[in-house]
Amino acid sequence: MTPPSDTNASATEAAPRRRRKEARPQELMAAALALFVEHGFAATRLDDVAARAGVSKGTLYLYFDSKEALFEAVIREGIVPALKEAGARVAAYQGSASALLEELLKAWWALIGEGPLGGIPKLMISEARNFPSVAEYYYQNVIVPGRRLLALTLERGMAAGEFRGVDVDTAIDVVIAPLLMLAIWRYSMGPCCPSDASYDTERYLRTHLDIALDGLRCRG
Amino acid sequence: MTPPSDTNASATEAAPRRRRKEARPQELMAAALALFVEHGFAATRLDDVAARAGVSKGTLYLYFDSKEALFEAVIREGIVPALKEAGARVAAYQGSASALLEELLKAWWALIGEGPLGGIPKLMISEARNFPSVAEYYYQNVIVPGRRLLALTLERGMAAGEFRGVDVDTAIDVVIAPLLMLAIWRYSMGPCCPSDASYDTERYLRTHLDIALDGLRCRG
Amino acid sequence: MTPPSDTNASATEAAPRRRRKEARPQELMAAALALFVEHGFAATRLDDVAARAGVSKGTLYLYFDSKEALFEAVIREGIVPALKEAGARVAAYQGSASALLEELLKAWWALIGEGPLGGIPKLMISEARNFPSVAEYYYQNVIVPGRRLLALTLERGMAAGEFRGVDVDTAIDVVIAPLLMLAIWRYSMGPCCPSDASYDTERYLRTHLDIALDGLRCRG
Amino acid sequence: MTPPSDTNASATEAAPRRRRKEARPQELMAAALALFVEHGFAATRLDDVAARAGVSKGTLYLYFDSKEALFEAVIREGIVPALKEAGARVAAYQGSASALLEELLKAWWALIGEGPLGGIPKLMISEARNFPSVAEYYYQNVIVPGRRLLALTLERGMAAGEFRGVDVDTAIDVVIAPLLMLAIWRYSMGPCCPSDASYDTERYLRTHLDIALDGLRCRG
DNA sequence: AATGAATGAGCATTCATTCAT
DNA sequence: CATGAATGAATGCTCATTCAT
Repeated sequence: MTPPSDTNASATEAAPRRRRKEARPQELMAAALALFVEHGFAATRLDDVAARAGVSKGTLYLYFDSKEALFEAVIREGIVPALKEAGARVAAYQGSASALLEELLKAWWALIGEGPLGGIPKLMISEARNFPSVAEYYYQNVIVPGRRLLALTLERGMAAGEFRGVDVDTAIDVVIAPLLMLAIWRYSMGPCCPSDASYDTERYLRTHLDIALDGLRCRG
Repeated sequence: MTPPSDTNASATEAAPRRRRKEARPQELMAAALALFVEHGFAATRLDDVAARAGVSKGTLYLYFDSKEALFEAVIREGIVPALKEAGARVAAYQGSASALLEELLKAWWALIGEGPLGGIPKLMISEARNFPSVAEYYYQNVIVPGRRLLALTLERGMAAGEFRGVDVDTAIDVVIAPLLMLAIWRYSMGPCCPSDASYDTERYLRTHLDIALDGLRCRG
Repeated sequence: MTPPSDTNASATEAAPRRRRKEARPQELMAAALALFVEHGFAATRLDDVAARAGVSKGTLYLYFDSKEALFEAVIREGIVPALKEAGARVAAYQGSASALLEELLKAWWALIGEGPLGGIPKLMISEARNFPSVAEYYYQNVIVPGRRLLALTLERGMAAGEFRGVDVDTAIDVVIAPLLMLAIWRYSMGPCCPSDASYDTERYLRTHLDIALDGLRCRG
Repeated sequence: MTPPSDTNASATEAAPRRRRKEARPQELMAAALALFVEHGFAATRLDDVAARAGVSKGTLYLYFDSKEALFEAVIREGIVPALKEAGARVAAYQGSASALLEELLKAWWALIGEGPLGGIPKLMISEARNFPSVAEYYYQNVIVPGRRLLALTLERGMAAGEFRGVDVDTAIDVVIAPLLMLAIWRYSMGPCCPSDASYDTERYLRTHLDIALDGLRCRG
């Protein structure tokens, strides 16, 4: 599991016996994320988290003070880094607002929707009331910035006469809610239902954008 | 809550027991729904459910075999009755597909979104993986019929040249996802976030329909 | 459930509505005995006792103060009456000690071993430590008198030169233990084991007496 | 209970945890046996079992899946090992059948009757109906083999003309029932009754054998 | 007298957390 | 660092007992 010979890397880490101790917290958080998303916070056993990360239960407490601290770390470390990347794009972007919007939603899907982070919205929705402070953090650091990106894009389009004038907050929902629901579905009902195995995300995204952009387009 | 006029009222009023047994199951399910939605299934104590329904913990077991049975009852009894009503409307409706769609979404919001049943989508999303059989039931008896209503409406509109031809399943998501997210929000992040107290559901619905219907409209 | 019209019976019992209230305690004790013997005191539910007696659980408390009081009644009322009968026989008996002994054991088996009272030894053995006062009562009023009957018989036989001189207490065990074990077996292991369906109690009793009396006989 | 000579004893001695985990299951089963025998299965609290074994209630579940599993272990682990030993003796024995029978009964008493295992017959009798599968196991693995040993002995004696011909199954009961009752008594009525403190097991055994062997002896 | 809905103390079981090794 | 045995508070569930009807 460890890359065998990082030729000169051994200078920095002298002890070859302790295996990737550096990576432990990440492995634990990944395991916790998967199980929290699948079963919810309360129904997830730390035994299972530790087992999934390949360590013993006691080890978990070397890195996290409590189950709740682990939950907070999962949320904080999980999503914020992913968001920074997207921010840069909007500022630098040169094309039409429509194209940028499409770009943003596709990026969101690629970065979040499809990967393991896609479970975070479901998790946050499920547990917000049990962890108000985490919810507030998530709101301020994920939802608000995320919506701001979309708001800027929409406003740019309106200013350019590309989009017609509508309530921006609602419009944001119209474009993002279907994607959110899709991500949530993947981690909730999806695995329990007779899968329309034929599901084609690519096509779904295109159709959704088709309708939404058409609904926003400014005519005449 | 006590029968209004106990002619001579007996002063003491100390009759805390032996009340409307008929209503018990409903009271218990209402209490359970509220707490399951707020905290999730695993994190909800039956003590609290019983207390909220104004009975003792043991009483709960006179009506439900187990915590899980209570959960199932909450889902089954909660949503199916509400769905039947909506079904009749579509068949009987005479106006344009747009108007029917608007009618349906407003009815959904009035019947489900706003009332206590509005928490069920959040609950079902949170617990689906822990109760696959209930999830399947919910899918077959709520989601499938609900989507069918919308599908019929959209197809009627397309046949009449009112809507343009798009993938129906995706279009359903586009119109329903924002409302679902709104309902979910009310029972998850909503209470934890600095409320834009100014929130106007009426206006939200209108704007959403405006964009979505415009995006579906058939032009020339 | 009430016999409709016992035409002339109403003379003796004025209230036709209250059904055999006289017999209630006995019915309840019989039901309790059967279930206590089968499952033990702690594992027996009063619901089941009441159901078996055909009344509601509350009714039980009209006749017995508590589960423990019911247990005491089951023991006290159950066995003592049966013992009085046997006492008379020995005093009146005229034949040989061997014949009397045989008579006693057969009477014991007929009165106790075979009928529903046969479970009492098993029950008393199982619960003695949990109900020391009942155990003491049972010892003084059942075991001591019972053994005294056997002791008198054996001593009569020794005095007459019919039996050889042995320790009377031990000899009592030798003659009674196999019968006791047989009764106990019927209410414990018996129903769980591949039954030697061919079991012939009659023959068992004869063989046992054959060996025991032969072992006690005085020779030369 | 603590190992006698901890050479330097470390003064503080404050190590109540992390002790011989190897011995735990045995300690727990011994504690459970004692309490199950005393109070019965249902009336025994796992708290008390754990306390008697010097551990907390949770620890019990590290070694046994449930209260019922503990019960099964108590029966299975308790008696079978003790039975193997006795089996060897009969095969190897060289003397008369009478002497072997005496030897067997004395061995039974020494191995089982007197020690803590002596409570198992009472326990099994009390709980057989509640645990039919355990009862069947006990029957097949304890009672059947045990009786077979006695049957072989009796048949050997008959073949040698030492015993007269009687029904073997009944004869087995005649010789074993008094001992069984004695063992049962020790764990049931015994502690509740005014003890004939003078009780002499040695003498009891001798008298019993005296009568029983005399009853089986073949004359002329 | 009889009922059965309601109660609440009691117990089996689970699991986050600790700590000696 | 890492372990996993041990803990004990928490919680689902049961059932003897009560009491309004």
